[in-house]
Amino acid sequence: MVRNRQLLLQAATATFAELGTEASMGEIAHRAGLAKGTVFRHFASKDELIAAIMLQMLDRLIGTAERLAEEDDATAALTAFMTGGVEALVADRTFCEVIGQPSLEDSGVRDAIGRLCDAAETLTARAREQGAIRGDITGTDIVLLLAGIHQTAAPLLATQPHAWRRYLELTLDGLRSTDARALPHPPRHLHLNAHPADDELSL
Amino acid sequence: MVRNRQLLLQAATATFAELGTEASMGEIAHRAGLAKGTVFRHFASKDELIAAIMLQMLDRLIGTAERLAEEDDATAALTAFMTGGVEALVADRTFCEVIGQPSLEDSGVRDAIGRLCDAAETLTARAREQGAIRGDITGTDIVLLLAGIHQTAAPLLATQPHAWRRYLELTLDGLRSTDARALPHPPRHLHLNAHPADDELSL
Amino acid sequence: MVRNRQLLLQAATATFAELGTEASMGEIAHRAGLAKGTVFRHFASKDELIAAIMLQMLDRLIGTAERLAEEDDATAALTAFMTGGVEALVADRTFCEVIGQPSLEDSGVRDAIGRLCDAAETLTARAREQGAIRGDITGTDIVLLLAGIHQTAAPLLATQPHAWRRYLELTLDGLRSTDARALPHPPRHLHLNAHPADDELSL
Amino acid sequence: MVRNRQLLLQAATATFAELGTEASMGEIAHRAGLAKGTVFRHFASKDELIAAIMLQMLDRLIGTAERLAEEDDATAALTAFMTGGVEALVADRTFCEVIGQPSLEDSGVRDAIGRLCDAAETLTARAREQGAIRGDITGTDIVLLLAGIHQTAAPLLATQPHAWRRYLELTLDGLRSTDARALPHPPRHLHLNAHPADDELSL
DNA sequence: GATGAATGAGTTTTCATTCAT
DNA sequence: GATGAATGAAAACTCATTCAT
Repeated sequence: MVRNRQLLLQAATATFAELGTEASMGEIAHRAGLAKGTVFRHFASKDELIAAIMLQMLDRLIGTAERLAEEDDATAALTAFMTGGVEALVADRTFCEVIGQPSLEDSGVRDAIGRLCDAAETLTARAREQGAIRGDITGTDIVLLLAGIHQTAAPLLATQPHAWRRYLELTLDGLRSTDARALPHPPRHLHLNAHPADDELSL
Repeated sequence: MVRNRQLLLQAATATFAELGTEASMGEIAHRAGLAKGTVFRHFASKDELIAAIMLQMLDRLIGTAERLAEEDDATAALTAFMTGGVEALVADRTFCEVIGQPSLEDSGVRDAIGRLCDAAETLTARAREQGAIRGDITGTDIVLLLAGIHQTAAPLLATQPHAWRRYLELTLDGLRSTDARALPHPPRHLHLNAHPADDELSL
Repeated sequence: MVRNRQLLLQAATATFAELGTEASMGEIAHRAGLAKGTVFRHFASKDELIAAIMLQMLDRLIGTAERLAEEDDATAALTAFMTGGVEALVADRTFCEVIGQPSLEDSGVRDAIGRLCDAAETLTARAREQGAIRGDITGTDIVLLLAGIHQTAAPLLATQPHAWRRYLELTLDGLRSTDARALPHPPRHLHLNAHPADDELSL
Repeated sequence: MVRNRQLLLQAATATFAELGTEASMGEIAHRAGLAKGTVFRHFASKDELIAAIMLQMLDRLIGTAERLAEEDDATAALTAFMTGGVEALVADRTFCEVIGQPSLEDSGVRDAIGRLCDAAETLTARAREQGAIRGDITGTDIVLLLAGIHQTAAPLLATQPHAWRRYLELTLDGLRSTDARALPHPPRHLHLNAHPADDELSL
């Protein structure tokens, strides 16, 4: 049932956000008010459930990016995207936990990350062209920075829930350094945890 | 026996770096070429082993900071500290994983983090006074940024091992934005995972 | 499922009787023809399983006592209670092992022991009033003596399975010594393993 | 060294008395102020150490019995033996724990138990002949009763350390019931935990 | 003789996953 | 479709025992 799928996604999001991905399927089932077997009817494995949650979050971010691409003020749009993005991550630690792991083998998630980078690139390109941010920043950079800003503030969040704003500001100042030296190592397409060495690595 | 302790710390560092802290004690023992029981002879629990690894890394960073505090060029010293710091984290993902978790109850680790922030503050103060970086950056900011920069680059590291340099540069540009608006939410002393609300949170 | 619970209780009773409470949960699962996990589905911990077994035995004894309280012949009733009680213990050494241990922290078991003493007191009071036994014997004495008689005969049981009858007779003779000197140290309410010294101890 | 053997026996006695035979060899070594290896130099296995402790206790009881056999007053001697015996058990729960277990395969201990029964029989015979106790009580009965009395009082000992005296008195009253019916099932020689059925079992 | 580091089998317990109802 | 009982692999941790120093 569609209803149950929603219940499970909500419960799983909340549970993983609170306890990390070590949270048990039983706990999620319990919070959803369903039986364990039902979880597996909807998601064949824990990994698949995690992937679904990730997709949900990614789709939300993609939607935000696409909506903001319609805005007139490119700079404001990019800032709004990053603000909303970090805020979303702060509320859900699953994303960061999962993204660093070598086991991210779900192609749906990988595709969504690609689409998110593309959407972010659209936003970024406009700001870049307006000279609002430096010329060597890509959409992929922006996406990666979301997780980085969150991580920077993470240790403070228990006592200072808004600390992420500080590091977002600092990052934005970096992005606005239009007369700084060009940044090294432009990010290739985001092959998350792909098997290395498909293309050259620039030193 | 000292030898075995070293073997274990190395094996644990490598294993946690590769598999995260969910890696089993058995795997670590295996990689160290020792029996399971031997791990527990050296470290009474998994938490204690993790704390020992963290301490090792923290002590190394503290040492680096203290050594660099002797250097003449404050700006170069701070840059070197951050470069070395991120590089160290890249080689060991345990740090970031542990630092965000609500279970960090080892007082030795907490103390070491405090000392690291202090040492970083010494470095930072000099650069700040020389006007090399903006006036509202603290040592705690610098320490937090190390983990953030690492996290930003983490998804790329498999294919672009030096990607972190890009985000370090970007961050340094942000730190150098001396005429930017003051940053909000200055970090209080880093009470990692402390019970919240001992002091006011600035919005 | 109720079936499996019964199988487990039986298997556990038999296993503990044979090997003592050091017997492993694995062994019990094996004897019940079930998997290890199933034991823990029914009893969340080993202690809980032990408590369940104890309760089972205690409830049986309480039931016997209450049934016998209806009998006309108070002396015969008390004798029958003690005979049945010792016989039950002989078939299950768990009781004696557990009752002496400082880890008996299950309040359900403690309550049941209290109820057993009360039920035994009802039986005892009638025999006492009829002059069939000495006046200074309480229900608690009777309950304690069950375990004592069992222990006395225990070393013989392998070769002389009925040896306990001998010591039951001897004990009954002691109870019938109506003109003997009063016994010292009447047992207070049976606060098993309670923290000492809530009330005075008579020397 | 003889010294160390003594230290170990003392430490083991105290440790087992306090924690039961589940106490670890490491704990015993620690309390003796020695290293674990040294325990195994003196006692090839944990079972052997337990046997040594049992022997120590048994020898002490045998010694007491033999000394009391010299006394003029047979009744007082028997009473003194039982009092001392129960008192010794109260201070050392190892004895009771071990004696009920099917693993008592140490022939030294079995022999000592035989000798203890013999010594107790000497004491008992005199009291029996003087008519101080009933005619159908043997030395083996007396030995078995020591453990039984202790067990009876065991649950009370934490709050009423002298409760055993009550049940010793009660038992003595039983023993003095010279005009009671003869007891059934006279104990054969005490083949502790022997494989059953070497000789007939009387009903 | 004494030491204590190393071993590895064994214990309790958890949890993703399966499947009969 | 939903349930939750059963499964069994795997984890952290313990401890009797061995043996090089």
